[in-house]
Amino acid sequence: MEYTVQQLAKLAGVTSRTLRYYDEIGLLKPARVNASGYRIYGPKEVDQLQQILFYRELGVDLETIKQIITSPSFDDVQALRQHREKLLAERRRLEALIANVEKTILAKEGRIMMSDKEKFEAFKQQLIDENERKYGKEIREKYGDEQVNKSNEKVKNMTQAQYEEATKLGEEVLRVLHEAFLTGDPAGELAQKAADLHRQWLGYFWDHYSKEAHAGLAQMYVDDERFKAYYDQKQSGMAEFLRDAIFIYTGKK
Amino acid sequence: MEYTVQQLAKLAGVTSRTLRYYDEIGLLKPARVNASGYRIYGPKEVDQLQQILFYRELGVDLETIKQIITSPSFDDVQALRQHREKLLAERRRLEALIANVEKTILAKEGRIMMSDKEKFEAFKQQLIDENERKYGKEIREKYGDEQVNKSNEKVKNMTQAQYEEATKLGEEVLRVLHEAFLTGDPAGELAQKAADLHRQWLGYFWDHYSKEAHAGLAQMYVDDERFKAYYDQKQSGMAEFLRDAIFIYTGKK
DNA sequence: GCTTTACATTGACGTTACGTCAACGTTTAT
DNA sequence: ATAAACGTTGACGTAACGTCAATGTAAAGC
Repeated sequence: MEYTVQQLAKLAGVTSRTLRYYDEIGLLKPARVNASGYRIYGPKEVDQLQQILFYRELGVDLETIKQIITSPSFDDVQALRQHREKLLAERRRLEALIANVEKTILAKEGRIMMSDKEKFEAFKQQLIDENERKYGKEIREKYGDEQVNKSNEKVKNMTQAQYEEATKLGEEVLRVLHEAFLTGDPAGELAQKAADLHRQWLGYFWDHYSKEAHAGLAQMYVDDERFKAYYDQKQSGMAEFLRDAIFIYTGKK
Repeated sequence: MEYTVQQLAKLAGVTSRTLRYYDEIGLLKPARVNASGYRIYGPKEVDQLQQILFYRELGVDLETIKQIITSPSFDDVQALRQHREKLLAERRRLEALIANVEKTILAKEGRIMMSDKEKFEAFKQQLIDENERKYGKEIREKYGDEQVNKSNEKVKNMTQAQYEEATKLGEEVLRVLHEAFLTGDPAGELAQKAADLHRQWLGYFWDHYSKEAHAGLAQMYVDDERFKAYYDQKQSGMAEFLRDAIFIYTGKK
């Protein structure tokens, strides 16, 4: 079949200007021009335009498309397979966006909590990998994927009200811990109260409680600088004091 | 939380230039600027940027986005629901593209046939509706949706080789029919051979054969100008002659 | 305290992929 | 024969930033 500009444009769902532009930049030249200068496109050009539109759909700029399809090593079937892969990836990206918008709706309704980071997660999946490499990997290696995932999941699904409660309780832990620290006795009443509050506070993040895990976490507070820095912020030695109190509270070690 | 340009940019996966541009066009102004002229963004701006990116993702231009989100009647939750709908539609479009690329691969491998129109179908779903109104409706009304759909489906799934066979057989039908026409006898040997070839030819388009349908089609060849024009191309009266021969062949009417 | 490095600012010009005229010739339909 | 529809080549306009340049500010290391 042969087509004039407008016929092909209509067929492909583009404007004739687009075809003229593609001719201009040498991306898609007509099979021939007739006596009066009209552009005439043949079956080869039809297929090529289809390829171009696939690439365009994937956000590839025209200059790159040109280089790709004019390359001597260009294999159209292989290119189509790659298109397929890319489209599947694009669909996954869309799924993420859909999940994100649904989550945002729930958050706006106050039914769950959403961190600033989560708000943009779906928009930049490629950056997520980088962040995962930067921050996610080490902590996961140290304390296990499952624990971190579960904890994150639980936080994600907390309501705004629950999150505020947890935050308040967390502050109370710090306050009582500070008071207890002044007594110097991790087995004393105040220190044990702090340990108990800490257990309650954990309830907001862990789906089930065990003394072993609680004691393990207490040790982690001392070993990991990030946690240590948090608990030592008012007074150095607080992380160790909390650990000792929790060890006594749980009867471990 | 408060963010500087680069911090927010990193969070949202955009460049700082983008944020400066959004400030410039009044789409997203920072919460405040500090003493040294730095842009500082607060939680409200974070959420607004998220909304903006959702709209941008859907291909809405920034001027329109501005009008939408600054409108007094703007309801963010409702907007999010609309985003969701649009994204679902976008996913359907992607599904169509994926189906299209898979089909194109099969066609390139010579396993099925693909019309030029089909090659671009997925790229322009909105135009398809229009085409359907223009050409699809009338013929469907006349001969029934199902018949047309089934026939189209079968043609779509034909291999290149099958398509060529069908075309060749179609030409033979015309040739024998022309010879038979010269005898003037629709009940004669040649005319009946033409009717039989026509039945075989139909096998390429219909998924099952019936004498009634065959006779009905023969009548349609006379009634519909498009078919009549095709069979009358060599000699006028051919469509009627074929109908008569098929009526005798099928023993109908 | 000094310096390096990273990050901030405001212009201002460049780029991509066309849209949108204008001015003019060609083909098709009536 | 004439209008309507379609073709041509300029040429300028545009949206959404990218990419310098020139310059001021904050944080970190020594």
